[in-house]
Amino acid sequence: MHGDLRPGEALTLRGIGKMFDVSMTPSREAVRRLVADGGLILSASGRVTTPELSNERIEELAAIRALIEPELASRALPRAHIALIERLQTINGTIAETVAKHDEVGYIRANLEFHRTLYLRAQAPAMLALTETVWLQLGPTMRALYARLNRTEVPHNHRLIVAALRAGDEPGLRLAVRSDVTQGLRMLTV
Amino acid sequence: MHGDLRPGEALTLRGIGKMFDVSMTPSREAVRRLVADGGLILSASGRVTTPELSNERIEELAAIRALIEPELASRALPRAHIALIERLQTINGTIAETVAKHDEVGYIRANLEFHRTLYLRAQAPAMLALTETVWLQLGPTMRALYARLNRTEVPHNHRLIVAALRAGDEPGLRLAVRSDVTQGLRMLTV
DNA sequence: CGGTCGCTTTTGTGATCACATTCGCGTCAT
DNA sequence: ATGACGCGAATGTGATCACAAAAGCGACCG
Repeated sequence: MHGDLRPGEALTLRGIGKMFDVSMTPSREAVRRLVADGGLILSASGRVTTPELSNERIEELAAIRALIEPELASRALPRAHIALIERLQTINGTIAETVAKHDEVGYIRANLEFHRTLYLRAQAPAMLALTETVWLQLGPTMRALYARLNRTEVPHNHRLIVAALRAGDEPGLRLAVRSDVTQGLRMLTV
Repeated sequence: MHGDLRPGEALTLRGIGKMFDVSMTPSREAVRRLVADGGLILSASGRVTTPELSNERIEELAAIRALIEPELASRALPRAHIALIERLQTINGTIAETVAKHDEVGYIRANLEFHRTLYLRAQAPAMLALTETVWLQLGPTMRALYARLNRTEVPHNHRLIVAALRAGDEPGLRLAVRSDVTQGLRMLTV
């Protein structure tokens, strides 16, 4: 989910087991779970790799994000008190640091934490879980995107989101979230 | 997904293995996959049961369906030629038979097949997959619903959906799908 | 009669093994 | 130089086992 793995990277059960000092059995269960959620691809021969998404698939996943995440933000809005907004700003600060350090994985992690922090307030665990499976599918691809993007600052839309939360501006919030979600991924489909 | 299991029904790895004449290993993998998708619940002690959904959870899952399925229908609309519409009507006929026979599991199966047949035309596999995980979570609960409902005919909304497809009426289609999805589940939250 | 304690059975976990398949790579022939 | 062939290493699969935890159940006590 955080882009630790590149698209198309291969994994082996024994290799994962060694990584975490366990046998093949727990590795298999973890892999099967990730495969079920689309976070890993199981080839016909049983080999496991991270997904290499086609442009159509990326657009589709972006469309799903654009559908669900504004809804989550909208549900979180009435419950977003000042402490939450300040926390979001702190995360934006962390994002700025990762940008300065060219830390791609850290950037993705902080970016998703920004969204998750907001959506947790929506009190919609199933919706959030679905969204996270989409993030999971996009993880390796996002890394490829942000590596080639070379940001210089915190995404503008994150500031718009915070501003809309402060103002209690529901349509503005939906729009800002939708833009934030769509924009980065649009750049990927080359 | 089809309501073969009641809400809260317990399963054991060895039991599943015997059912399909395999050892515990494949049972575990299948269970882990279903747990990952929310189709089964893993208790703290590792025991596995079907989910007993709270009213809030049911409403949330209904909201997700109401969000995604109209979108799928809308995307399928331009590609819905006459053969597809006739197939949908055939499925409605099957639904009528299951209603007459008070075959609850058959009803759920045919109902979902109606939706899946339409959505397959949307050319949006990720969106369809997400929707099916929602169906999976609702499976056992749906059975409880339709058992208590005692339908007498094919849902009105299914006919509205077919009519909207024929007319190329996109707003009408979205509305009919949304109603079909919401209506049944609203009845569950008592 | 009801509740609590303790034992037996059931169950999930993680490790290991044998086996079939597949992959990777070097060799050889054209 | 290029392609196909073949062999050895690596990999996934399913079964089985030992173990610890939990659940079910009965007996015993108040």
